[in-house]
Amino acid sequence: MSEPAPYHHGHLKQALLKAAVRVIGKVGPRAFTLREVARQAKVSHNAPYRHFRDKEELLAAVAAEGFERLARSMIAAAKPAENALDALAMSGRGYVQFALRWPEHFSAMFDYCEGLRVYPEYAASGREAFQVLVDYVTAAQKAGQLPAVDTSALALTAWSMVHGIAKLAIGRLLPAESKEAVFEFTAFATRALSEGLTNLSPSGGLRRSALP
Amino acid sequence: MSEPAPYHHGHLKQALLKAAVRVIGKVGPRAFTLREVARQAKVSHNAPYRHFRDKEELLAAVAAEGFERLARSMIAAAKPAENALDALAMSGRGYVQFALRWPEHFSAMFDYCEGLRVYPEYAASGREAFQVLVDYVTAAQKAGQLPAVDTSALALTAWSMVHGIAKLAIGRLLPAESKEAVFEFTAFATRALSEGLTNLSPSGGLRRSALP
DNA sequence: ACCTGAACACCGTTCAAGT
DNA sequence: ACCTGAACACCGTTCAAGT
Repeated sequence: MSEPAPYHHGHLKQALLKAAVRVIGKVGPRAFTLREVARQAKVSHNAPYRHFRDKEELLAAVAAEGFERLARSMIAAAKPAENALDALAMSGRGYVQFALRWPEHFSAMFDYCEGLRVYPEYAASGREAFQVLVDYVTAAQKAGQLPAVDTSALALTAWSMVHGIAKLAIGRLLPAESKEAVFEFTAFATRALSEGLTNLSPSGGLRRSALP
Repeated sequence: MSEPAPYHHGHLKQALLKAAVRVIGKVGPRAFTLREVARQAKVSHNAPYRHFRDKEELLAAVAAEGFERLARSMIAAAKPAENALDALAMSGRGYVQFALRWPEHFSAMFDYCEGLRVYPEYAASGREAFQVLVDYVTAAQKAGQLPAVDTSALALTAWSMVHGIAKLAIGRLLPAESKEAVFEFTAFATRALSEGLTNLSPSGGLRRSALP
């Protein structure tokens, strides 16, 4: 080799991000420590400063990575949908699914927004994830399954709903014993939002009874 | 007085809680520091240990206090309502109002649930706040404005919606320029939930475009 | 360029000691 | 009982130094 081999490995930045995602997933953004990430990546405690200005910048990278995974989770969940409105509902399930699978990562993405929004990668991947939702809403409108009102207002309403479910479920504030129970509640809430609370048929409560 | 006067003041616990609420409101639960609270209360940095086992126990007390304020905010906002369903919607506005007024306190109440739920005062005041919502739902059902389906499912759905709005608004993830715009969006989402997204009349989007 | 070890100012928590 | 100061093991960040 003519080039001198990098000190330890030439991919420290990726290695750090990977370690950071692992650390976040294990202990959460509160106990998340730059020094622990360095330990996991087997470098000295200040090597990360070569690639990230400070702890927050690494956190922003972790959060951005999270938005990409979230978008993939929504898309995957919506794949088997039978129509546009169904795809919107199923993507909501994918949203909650990601949140329950990676609660600490989800927290890193949303509980520190004020600070993170200045990082372009964070903002961009966040927008992309939201765009997935907007696309499903647009498709449902084109299919005549949703009215031709402000698309963004519809998308934000749906987002608020699933986001609230996700946060409350993570905090164990919903009386749901299992992930499956949370998904059932998500389906109920989704249907309630699309049809209207006032229009629910008396048999349309939580249980796996009613029709679509 | 036969009893010796307390060392500094006999109300250190209350003073610490008050200082903690102030510190949380100023810097948020992340930068929240036991030593800073002690400084604000003008006692040594480990005096708090006389009244709180550790930092988390003080945080739980702060969060519990927050739930009491949240409940009061919901009740106050629903006061001028004209009927039961309207009261439910207005209490949602009160919920969002509290979250926007005290975002850091709101964060302390909801972003650390896993750990805090073991503290009885936290759990109790959280339940009481939720009960406010349940009461409005029950009243609306009795008035025939909501169907006779599972009350708790209805309440949890409404809660998820306003909670999602509150969290997204705090993170500035809603394209709303002002608090008033957030309230308008809350009103839109609330109406959408009660009438159904699919039933919104084309003119029934957000009036005067509160959203860009 | 990329990495290291020592250093600084902080933090949560503990402990022996003061009144 | 209630409070204090010193001490310990951590942390984020900086800096001079190594290859």
